Amino acid sequence: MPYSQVAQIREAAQRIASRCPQMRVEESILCRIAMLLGRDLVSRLNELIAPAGLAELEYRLLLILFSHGGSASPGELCGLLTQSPANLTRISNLLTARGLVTRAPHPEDRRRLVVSITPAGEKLVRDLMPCLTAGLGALFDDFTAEDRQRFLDYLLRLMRALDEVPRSTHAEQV
Amino acid sequence: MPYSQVAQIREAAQRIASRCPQMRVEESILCRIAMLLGRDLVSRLNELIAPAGLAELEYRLLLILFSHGGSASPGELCGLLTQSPANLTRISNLLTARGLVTRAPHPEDRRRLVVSITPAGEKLVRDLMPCLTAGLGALFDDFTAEDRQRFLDYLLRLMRALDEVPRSTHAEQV
DNA sequence: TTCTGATATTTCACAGATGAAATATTCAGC
DNA sequence: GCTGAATATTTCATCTGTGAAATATCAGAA
Repeated sequence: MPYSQVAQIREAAQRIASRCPQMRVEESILCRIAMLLGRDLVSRLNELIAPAGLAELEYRLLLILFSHGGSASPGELCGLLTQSPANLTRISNLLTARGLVTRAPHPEDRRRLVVSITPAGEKLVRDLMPCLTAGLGALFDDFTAEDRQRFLDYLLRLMRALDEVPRSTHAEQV
Repeated sequence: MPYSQVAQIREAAQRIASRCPQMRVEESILCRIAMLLGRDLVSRLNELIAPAGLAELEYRLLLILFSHGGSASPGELCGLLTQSPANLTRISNLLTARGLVTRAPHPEDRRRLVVSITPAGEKLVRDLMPCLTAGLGALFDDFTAEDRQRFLDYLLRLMRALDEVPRSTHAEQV
């Protein structure tokens, strides 16, 4: 019932704005709904892969290996998944225990490891693909090619803004 | 550095698609970036309120009370914050300990409580408002009114789709 | 070579969040 | 009124995620 939250968000924003006139109502609503949508999309992904016994990060780790020549070091995976090294250790332990990835020492740098997807892991990724295409891709069924392009443009503008704005905020504090 | 992830997402999607032709590349990219944006927006919110010693849910609980006549029961707050009752107990403990909210028995139903924002809590919400307006509202500075309207429309379409699609997926499994 | 500093991974202690059991209260039907 | 089902909140066990310390290795300067 994600959509049912939208009315509440709008109403709350209006009530807050009536007491804090400086608030930017439309932007606040957009921001809050974008947060909510992100959370709900991740939840949907989790629901779709739960039958396979995977959680989001476990699946994405497999997917990265799958799209990455089959292996990567934990450090690289930290960057690609934006997760802490500690959490990456935990996740690869889980996947290793299930036989979906293996860990081996890096041939040239003994500090590092090489995490590799196994045939079973690759099969799992391939098996889940139709389910995800159906379950997530279908959300965009009423988007035209132009809609997709515009929506992507908005998302990217906000991502860039997130890169830019913090500096200006910091600058004010100096 | 949120935006730097975008190139990786695009490349990974292309490589996956080359091995799984049924994949819907554009939709996958949109979906992944929308998840990422949601996460990054929440992170930004957390950074902005961290100086006040608050985390996202603590702030949003205060904001809901602020926009809601000053008080609500834990059960209502669970719904509005989409959080478990257990977590709501934890959060109100924290806020109560800091004197930002109070908890009192409900006058008519002794199972319930009434969580109320204190003057200190209200002051904190008001004090944070300019900072949030600047830090989050500014992300939309290059959006025209028409952009905001279109973007909202896309977000709402996806929220509605999240309500619709799961039923169809379930239906297939039956 | 050897020392120093940087890098990679794991371990540990702890914060954040959840589901399920426990507790207390209300409400409906008899 | 009583009994049993439903509701509201807290407690408890557990899972997920993080920062910081510990460990091991590498790379460069003297």
